[in-house]
Amino acid sequence: MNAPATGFSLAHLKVACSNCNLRELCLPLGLTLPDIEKLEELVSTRRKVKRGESLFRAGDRFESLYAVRLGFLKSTVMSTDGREQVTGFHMAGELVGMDGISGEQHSCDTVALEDTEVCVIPYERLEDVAGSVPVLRNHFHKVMSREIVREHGVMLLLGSMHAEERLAAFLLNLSQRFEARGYSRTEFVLRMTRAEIGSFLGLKLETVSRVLSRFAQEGLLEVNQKHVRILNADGLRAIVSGHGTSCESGS
Amino acid sequence: MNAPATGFSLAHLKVACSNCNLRELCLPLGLTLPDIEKLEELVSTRRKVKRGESLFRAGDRFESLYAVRLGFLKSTVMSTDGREQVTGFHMAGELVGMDGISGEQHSCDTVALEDTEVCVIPYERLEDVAGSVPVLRNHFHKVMSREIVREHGVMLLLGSMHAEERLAAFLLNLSQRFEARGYSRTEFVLRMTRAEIGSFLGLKLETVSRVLSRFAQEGLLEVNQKHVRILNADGLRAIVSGHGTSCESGS
DNA sequence: CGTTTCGTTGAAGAGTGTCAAGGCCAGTGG
DNA sequence: CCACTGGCCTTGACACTCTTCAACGAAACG
Repeated sequence: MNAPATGFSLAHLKVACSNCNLRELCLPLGLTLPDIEKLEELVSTRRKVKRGESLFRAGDRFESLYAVRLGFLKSTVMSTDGREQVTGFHMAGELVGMDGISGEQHSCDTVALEDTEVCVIPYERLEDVAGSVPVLRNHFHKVMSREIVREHGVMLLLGSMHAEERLAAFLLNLSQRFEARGYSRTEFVLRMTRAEIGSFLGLKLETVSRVLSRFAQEGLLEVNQKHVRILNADGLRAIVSGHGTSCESGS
Repeated sequence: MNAPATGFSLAHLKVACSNCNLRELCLPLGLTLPDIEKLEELVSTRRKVKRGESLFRAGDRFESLYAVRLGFLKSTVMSTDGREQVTGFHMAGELVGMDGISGEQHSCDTVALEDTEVCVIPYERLEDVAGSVPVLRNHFHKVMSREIVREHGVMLLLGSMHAEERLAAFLLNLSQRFEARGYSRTEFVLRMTRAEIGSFLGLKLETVSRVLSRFAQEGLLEVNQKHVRILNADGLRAIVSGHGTSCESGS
């Protein structure tokens, strides 16, 4: 917005991890100054992705990981017969593209749901730096492991929860992630459509809509299109944990 | 079987990765001899886990990864309210325990479904070796990435497939993994119960049983309790890909 | 050989999906 | 500024898949 992107939205800007306000989310604590310098050499470019455009697609040659600076993205996988599944939503401070490491190419699509900016991390260089900076190497492993654990949670959700529980868990998860980034945990905008929420949660968009309406009717939320305000977080938590009515306080 | 396990099923046996017949599954190609020596120093012990016992549990302090030498395991996560979800089944040549890296402790239970033997890989030492052996570091990253991609596939399955499609995909996946290990791809034994299959696939055990019976009735399989013989793999593939009837050949 | 775990099958019911119609909102062009 | 358009969301009625509950049979284990 403030500076026009060059050509194919590749902005060759000087990166300064040391000044980045996402430091706590993105990097390990206790990096020494020389370590940070190696890192800044590694993360040399940024890239802007406009809403609707893709950061990478399944089949693209894998070259880099991406750290989200600002914006919002989704990742999707597609089956041979064309079914699409949203595997995750990504926001500032998160690392995307790790699916590509295993093969020579990406196995999912990652698309910006709003205008987005990422730090480009050339993977070959990351491998090198990981060899010489133990703290960073360990941090990288933790990030990948966290992704595995996150996906375990999604499997639990998809495999054993009802529509209401899935939605409640989803909203609480978003709430928590917004809060961690300094935004309100009770009031936020859903950057994705009902269909995308549904795909992620293994539901149809109509079901998502219905459940949101039901939550609103029960006083748990206020919903106004993409705008959501959580009125009773404990109520949502109760729903996630086995369907306790509202506050587990009586009835 | 051949040698009695010491005390707590901790067998201090000399490990020889260079002779291990799982080399192709477990290790990167092109390791130099000195690299392999470092590796064998790293993987110094084995551990036996009897059927029904757990390799580790959620909450256990994370110390090691494990490479399955022989046997069969399942991993499960549990929600706060007690719902259990099987997140994966593991067989020879696969690496388990990566969930533990992100925190200081494991986040899932991993239990042997038949008598199992694993190579213990102390994680701190792995971190060190990963620093000095680039090929191994890269391989390790690929293994973690592959796990992420695998879970994407499970999410696709859980989020967008019907019971028949899930089961067909599951059987084909098992078939392929058995084949990669030199076993028959058409005839094998299910080491897990119907309930465990159901948990993994987000179905109830009755549904699993019914669908298996239906497959058998349609001539796709022979099922005899845990013993399965695949008669028409293409038929199963057709089911996974959008429900083509048997062979896509007519009706 | 009894006990327990596991698997199969049926009938009824709940939870989502499907189909369809209509409303809301932002962006566009007159 | 207003009408128009298309995408997104909401809501209802109905269909269908899967679950639930229950009974029984088969295999595994001590």
